[in-house]
Amino acid sequence: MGRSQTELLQGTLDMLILKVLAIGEMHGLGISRRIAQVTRGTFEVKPGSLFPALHRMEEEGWLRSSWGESESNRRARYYQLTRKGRRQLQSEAKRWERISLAIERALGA
Amino acid sequence: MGRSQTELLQGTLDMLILKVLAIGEMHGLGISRRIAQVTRGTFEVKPGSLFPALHRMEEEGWLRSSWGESESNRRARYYQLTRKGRRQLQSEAKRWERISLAIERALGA
DNA sequence: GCGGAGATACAGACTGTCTATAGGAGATGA
DNA sequence: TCATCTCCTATAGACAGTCTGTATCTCCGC
Repeated sequence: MGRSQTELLQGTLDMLILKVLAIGEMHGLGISRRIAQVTRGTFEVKPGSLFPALHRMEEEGWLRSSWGESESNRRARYYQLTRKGRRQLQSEAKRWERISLAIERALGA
Repeated sequence: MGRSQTELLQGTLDMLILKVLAIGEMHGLGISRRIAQVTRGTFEVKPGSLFPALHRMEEEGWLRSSWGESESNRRARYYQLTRKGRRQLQSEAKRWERISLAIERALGA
């Protein structure tokens, strides 16, 4: 029946993207690969999740983007963190700490 | 503008409910209070989130319920973990560990 | 020049949480 | 006994964000 299985917890995708871009600008599929790499394959972000997120985040003013050329000489859109995006990353990381601590407490009790 | 702010990460509500019920059977509002207590107020599960979740979980066969009387002599529906629910809790806790580890790794990098 | 792989993009479905509201039933005080 | 408060369960509808699936374009190797 193909029920869509949400593996990624709601809200964490943005945080992962922001974190990856904090290192430096990167194009869409590059971001996706990097996320898979740092999470050792736990999160494999599909294009249909990634691009809507990137556009939303650009609208929010957390990202800026421009056309460039990929490592393999293909036209690619590069995304770059804004100052606002950096602040957002800070705040999302704090939120994650708070939530994850609360759940650990609940599970440990 | 009253945008609905999802504080609870998708999928974690079930886990918290299962964990609370692993201690012993409990009625709806009791579960809600207990969650607020063990997470020190981080998660305040409102009725409109709680009851749909309980019904869904009962349909899945993770819970069993029956009418009883609350501590204050009011009619209350008591929810109880089934064996299937206990297995589900195990599996959700494992999933949480995996995911939270992956995110910690990503944030730490 | 043709097919495959790299890369971006959009439409539609689905899941689960949130807000808001309703209503019964016991306790309490006048 | 009546009003009212609190406890407890319940449903409807809105909404956000992720997933599946598909389309499009471009570069590269053969």
